[in-house]
Amino acid sequence: MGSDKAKGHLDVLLLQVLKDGPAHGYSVASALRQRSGGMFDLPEGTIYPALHRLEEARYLESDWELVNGRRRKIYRLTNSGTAALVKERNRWAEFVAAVESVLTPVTPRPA
Amino acid sequence: MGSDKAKGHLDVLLLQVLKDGPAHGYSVASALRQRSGGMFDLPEGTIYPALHRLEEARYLESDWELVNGRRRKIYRLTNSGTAALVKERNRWAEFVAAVESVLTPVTPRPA
DNA sequence: TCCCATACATAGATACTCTAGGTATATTGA
DNA sequence: TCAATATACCTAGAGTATCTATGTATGGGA
Repeated sequence: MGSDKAKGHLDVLLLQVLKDGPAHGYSVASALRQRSGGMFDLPEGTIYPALHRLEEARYLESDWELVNGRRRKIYRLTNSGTAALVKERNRWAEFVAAVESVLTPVTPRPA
Repeated sequence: MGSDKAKGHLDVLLLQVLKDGPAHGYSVASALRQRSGGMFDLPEGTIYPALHRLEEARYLESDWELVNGRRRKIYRLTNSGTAALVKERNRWAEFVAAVESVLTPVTPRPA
């Protein structure tokens, strides 16, 4: 069983973290881990390709930085990325609502 | 982009529908479609293999029925399936909480 | 008679995330 | 000094879940 912790919602999570400020991949992973209370402890093999994909899609832009001899690739949200985030958040809300409506048994006959 | 509408949460949805009463595959699909407001309009190639898998896992049991010349495979939840449902619902709740905690920007300093 | 809804099934394709491997530098502590 | 750990990046291939496409068969309505 591969974990698949983000279950198809990785993009919203990444976009949201970057919305709160530019960051590099490693720190995005840390932020995600902390903010989710450890639930989203995603491996680098998940994070980096995802960031590449989002940059490819023009939702992110990046620049290389050199800090203490270590190179970092700083990502920031584009306008397009901000729009995508809004859309993805809406999709998330709709998804939750749909699942909840299935999980909540219909009251058969209100008194 | 394949839809992947249930995004890793298919099992809870199926178990919950069956929790509300025994049903056959086709009607489970209809119930899911109706109860989700059309969001979970899952193809048969998703529903049937999933039900087989859940039966294989002993979460479901089934019997064949013949109604108006049409055969139906009626599934019902086992005790084990009920327990799995509870567990899955908890996992769902935790998942939602984790995503929400990422999507909700931290209040920097409460007044 | 033809089409649509009902009702089941499965093989192979697709897509997303993970595993596992690789490179390299800085820091800590034994 | 040397090893281990944390930082920081990367990718190929594996695995898994769901979908696409296709097949069978019956009943009912136009």
